[in-house]
Amino acid sequence: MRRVPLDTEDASIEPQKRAERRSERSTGRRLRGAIAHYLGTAIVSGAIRPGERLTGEVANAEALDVSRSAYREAVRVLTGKGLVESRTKAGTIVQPRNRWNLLDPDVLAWAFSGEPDPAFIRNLFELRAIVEPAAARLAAERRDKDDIKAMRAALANMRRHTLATEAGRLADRQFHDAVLQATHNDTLVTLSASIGAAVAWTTQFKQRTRALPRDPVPDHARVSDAIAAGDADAAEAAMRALIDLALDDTRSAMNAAG
Amino acid sequence: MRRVPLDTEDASIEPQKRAERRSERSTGRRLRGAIAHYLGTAIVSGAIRPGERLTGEVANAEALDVSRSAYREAVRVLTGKGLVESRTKAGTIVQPRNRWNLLDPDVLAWAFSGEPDPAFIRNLFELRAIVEPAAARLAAERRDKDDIKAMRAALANMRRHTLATEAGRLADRQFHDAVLQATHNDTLVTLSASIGAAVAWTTQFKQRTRALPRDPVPDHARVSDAIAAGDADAAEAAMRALIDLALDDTRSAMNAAG
DNA sequence: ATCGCTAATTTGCCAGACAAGCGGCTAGCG
DNA sequence: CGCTAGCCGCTTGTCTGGCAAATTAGCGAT
Repeated sequence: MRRVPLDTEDASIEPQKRAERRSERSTGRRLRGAIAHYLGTAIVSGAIRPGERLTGEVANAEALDVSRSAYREAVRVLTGKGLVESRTKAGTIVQPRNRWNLLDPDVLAWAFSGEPDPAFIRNLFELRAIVEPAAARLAAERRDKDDIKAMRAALANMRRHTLATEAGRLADRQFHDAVLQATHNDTLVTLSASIGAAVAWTTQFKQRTRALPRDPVPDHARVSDAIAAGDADAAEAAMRALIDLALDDTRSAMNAAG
Repeated sequence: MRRVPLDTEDASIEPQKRAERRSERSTGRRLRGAIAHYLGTAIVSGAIRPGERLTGEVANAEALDVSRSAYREAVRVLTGKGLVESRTKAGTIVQPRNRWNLLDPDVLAWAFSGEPDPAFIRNLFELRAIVEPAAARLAAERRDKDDIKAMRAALANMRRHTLATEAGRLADRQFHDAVLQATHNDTLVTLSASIGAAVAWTTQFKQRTRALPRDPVPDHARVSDAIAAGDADAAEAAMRALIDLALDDTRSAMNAAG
């Protein structure tokens, strides 16, 4: 059984000892996380198709040079995201795509690690276009002082940094987070984690092809002001406009790329 | 160390020959599932508060009379749902509520196993009121023959059974599933699993207090017809009306209960 | 052809051990 | 006296090896 290195680089050195491979693993990342990442990207990228069966635990664990328990815990993580399902005798099989939890931050990250499907990005924006304007309306009706403060802080950070920097993308994400949070609806806040990840990945994708032509701050400021003023209609409209513009940017970036 | 039975009576499975194992659990359900269920309900119900630490793996595994590996895999499941986080030396601590994945079907089930929070139910309906009308609009624009067939089949099942039966609730769920599916947007389909679970639990909650006073079939039929006809405006309006009515029923059921 | 039984294969679970990471304590130093 | 660096011990992380359970596939009898 061939051995597969779990960390990205290193194709030159023959893997002799586990200690060596462990040193290449970034410090905070647990081994099972690396395994889950490896298998997850393989599945999401299509290298392993739905319906296919992963080779047995013993064989696969040995191929990755990890213990069976670590491998099993990694598979358990994937099971929780709906990517695979394990049954005795049948083995662990890759689930059909409609069972995947596409809104899970990890799955999103794996999906964007390769060349993301344009249709998938369009779908993500469609979801944002449904949820975020409605959330902005609710936020305008329910926001309190802390919510406004959080929005303003995120906006200030967006002004300070640009979207080309990691800090800028984080601020963008914080802004959308703050809006969702201001709805005071726990289920929407849960969606915030997914939508936030989608925002980050799509903006990064935009940056990949060319510099962003439009300053995003005014659009965000309009949303913020409308919510702070308690104007539900204006908040919804401003958020809708913001997402439309972001979609335009992303779409043209995709066209420019290919 | 006291031992806690893990049994989760399902009451629907025929009493098979049970191997005299330590802790009886219904067939098909894996041990780690029972552990995750036990810990999950304890956390979601508030018996273990956010910030608190679970007793160590060794102690807890022994208390439940399971091996440490099975216990660890259960904890890994909870980690995937955002309920806990494990760090060496610090132990596994319960995450704050806004980190929980409240849309996960299991988490929803655990939340509804006790007395569900009325505010939580209101939030779920708010989410449905945002997503499903918009989805109905998209469905009306994009549905194909198979989508219409699936909707009609679910509707027929709703007519055959009542919402008081398990089959009826399943049909209801299939209907909403079919609508989301007809959008041909993968991310919305992902939400379908969560929303479907929410629909099932809230309808069951309605039934708990009194018989449903209103026949839900005409409302659903209006949605189905509008989508089949390709009338986006009518589909959106019909779905909005449906959810409003369902919310009314649930609200009055909650008022009657307490 | 159908049913029931057996065997084989794969995951599920168990037991014990050691490694790694990390929080806190303590001793040494300025 | 305050502060920092290093040690200690606690908790999770991983490894090893083995056995049990479940379920599919094949086979044989009816």
